[in-house]
Amino acid sequence: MKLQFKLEKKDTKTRGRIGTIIYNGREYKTPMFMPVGTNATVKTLSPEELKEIGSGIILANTYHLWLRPGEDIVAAAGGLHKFMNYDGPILTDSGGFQVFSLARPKDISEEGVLFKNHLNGDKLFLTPEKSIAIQNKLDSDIAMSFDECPPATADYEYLKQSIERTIRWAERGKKVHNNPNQMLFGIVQGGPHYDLRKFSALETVKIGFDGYAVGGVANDHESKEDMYKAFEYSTEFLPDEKLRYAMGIGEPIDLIEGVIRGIDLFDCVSPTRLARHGHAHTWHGKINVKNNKYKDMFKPIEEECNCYACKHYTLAYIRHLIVANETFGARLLSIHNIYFLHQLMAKIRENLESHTLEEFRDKFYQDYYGEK
RNA sequence: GGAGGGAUAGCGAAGUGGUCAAACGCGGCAGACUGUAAAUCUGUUCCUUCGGGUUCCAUGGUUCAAAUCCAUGUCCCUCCA
Repeated sequence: MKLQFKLEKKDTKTRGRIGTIIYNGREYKTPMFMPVGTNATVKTLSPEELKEIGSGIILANTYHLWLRPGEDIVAAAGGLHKFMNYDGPILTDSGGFQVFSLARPKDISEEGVLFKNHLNGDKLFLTPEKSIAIQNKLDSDIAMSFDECPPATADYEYLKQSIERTIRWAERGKKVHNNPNQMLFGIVQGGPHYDLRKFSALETVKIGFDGYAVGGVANDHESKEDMYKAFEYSTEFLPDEKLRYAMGIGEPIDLIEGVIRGIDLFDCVSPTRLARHGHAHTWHGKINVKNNKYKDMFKPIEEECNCYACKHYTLAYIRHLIVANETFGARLLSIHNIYFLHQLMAKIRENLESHTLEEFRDKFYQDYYGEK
């Protein structure tokens, strides 16, 4: 079944929106945070745990699943949902981010991108057609156009050419897309430049997609200001009734600022990666659980948190697990961090309802980044 | 009783005359992480008032100069009786 999106309400004070995603007989509210499960698993967590902490859409990655186990294996298993036993919605990234993280500029041509397989060094060539064909077979619910995700250091001229090529790639991808149960999203690029974002958005909308993403944000040394401009300049030209997705965004303050600028969906590896590296989000900032000062802290990460980790385990115990390199520690912190972001999104939606999102943003900022 | 080998920073372990406050690994302490080549990476880890001070089992010696050479002692390991 194809995922449905209904825009419910627009905030009167910001560009924030509340919507509903209907999928497989269940409803999910937007704005929403989507955990990342590159290799068809959100690292350390089971689908049951994800559902319990309130996850809706989760991500998987075209490039990684193409290399291993291969899209034909996933298709033979009955598609991604059956393969990984997740009956919630799944979005596949196209491999566009790997153009940024794995390929060099000279490996990118009009036809596609030359990759060196990070597993064994083989040469691989990924094209828009190939990326979409793989995603069709993976049978995710939302496929992403194959784009170039340029670094924040890219200059105006490079960005301009890159955007034009990404638009041609989007067209090529749409032409071969043939999974009727799968949405296809276009991606807006253009760095922090108003005219480039506008051009990219208008041209991408002209092609016509089921939803639109803001890409090329949160790379290398991009400033927050530039990131927020990218949101603002992109959503200005996107149709109200379609989902808007800010790719790779997951720092709490950025989620709020994104919603204020009209974003509905966010994904990020940060809650799970921070967890594996021993960090936990709290309403009073991010803490490094490994710090010696927590060794005898026999209380939850946060008293008021209702996640499984906080309900059953102490900070001292979780610190011990992380320091001892035990996987259960990474799992408990992943549960906590994703739960935290889902709770944050819930608060964002409440404040959209009451038109107090900017006040909430200021309060959150103070609490999270405050004095210490 | 005899013959060898060894003692280096919290631990393991390089170094056998100057470039040694002493490689490297672990452990400790701290930091980074935003569409996952990431359970990873970086910094730091004798003392210091940042000028310097005190180190390589102990003591004494050789030398302009010693973790490194010599003597004695202490402790540890292996083999032979």
